Amino acid sequence: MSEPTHPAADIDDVDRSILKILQSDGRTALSEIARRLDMGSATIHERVRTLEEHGFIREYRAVLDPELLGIDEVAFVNVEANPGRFAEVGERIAEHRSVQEVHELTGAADLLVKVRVRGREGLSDFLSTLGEYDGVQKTSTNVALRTVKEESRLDLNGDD
Amino acid sequence: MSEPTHPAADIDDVDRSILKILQSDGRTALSEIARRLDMGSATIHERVRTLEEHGFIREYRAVLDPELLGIDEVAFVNVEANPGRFAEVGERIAEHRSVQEVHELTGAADLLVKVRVRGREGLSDFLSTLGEYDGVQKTSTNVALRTVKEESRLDLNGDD
DNA sequence: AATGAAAGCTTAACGCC
DNA sequence: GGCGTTAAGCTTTCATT
Repeated sequence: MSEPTHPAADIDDVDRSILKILQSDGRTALSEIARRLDMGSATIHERVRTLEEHGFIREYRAVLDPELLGIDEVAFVNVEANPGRFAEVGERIAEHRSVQEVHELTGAADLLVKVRVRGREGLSDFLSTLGEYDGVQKTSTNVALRTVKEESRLDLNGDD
Repeated sequence: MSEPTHPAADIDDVDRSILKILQSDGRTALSEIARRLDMGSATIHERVRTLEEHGFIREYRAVLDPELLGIDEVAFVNVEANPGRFAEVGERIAEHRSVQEVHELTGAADLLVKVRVRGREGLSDFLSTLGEYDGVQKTSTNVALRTVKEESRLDLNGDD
């Protein structure tokens, strides 16, 4: 078995079509997908099961409106971590319930942390908590004035 | 403690329970939600319909694995825009299919752009495209070496 | 708002190709 | 791998409270 350049080679056009449909509407009925792709619904059922099993589909989720729920502030915090404690500090921060993203960046010895909180008060509470974490040396915060786009959809047309 | 003025006050505990369930598994059957909350499934159906209509639930999505699909690089690009053309430039950038997030930040006259691309080649292609956009003055890019957490789930326990 | 009941659809499991 | 069938389960509507 020869390894492909990238694992996406493991899936075919039908799989990609299924993924596109479910990425756009995660509640689409299997029977509806079958209709659109002109295949039997038992076939689609089996394809989707395999895509889930192999991890191409990680989960299904309702996407909620943060502003309507009062979780109205987005901020990006650059965290300078004690060198050598990068991974550990990042994982600790990731456990916090307001933290949506933690990335280890190239360049400076920095973590980039995205948080969503309730108001400026929520942000300042978060920053206090963060400052007390072991291994956190310095933080610098940028608040979003306006979020123009915020989307986790992937572009599946890259290798058409 | 008086009631805050945020719109979350429009929903009750049952709604919040429904949102939590659907945020964790967007394909949960309405009848299953009804069972868990010990209510009729017609009631849950109506509640969910209203939550959708009022915009608390924006959409349903399958969450795909970017690495398995070959979309393996994450980068954050700080874009310095021509002052006064902020909004316009941000919206233009947001249209690009590799762009997942665009935020207008406080402080410097900066946009923060999150992209997901196929390899370093995809990144350099993106940066070339970006550099040619009208109103983009300067960009500076940070590539993620490792993504520790990447999650769009909201913490709904904030006002319990 | 919430409910039970009923009609129509959907899923999931089967055996067959 | 793909398909049709079928039983069980789900969604959606509606009359009732």
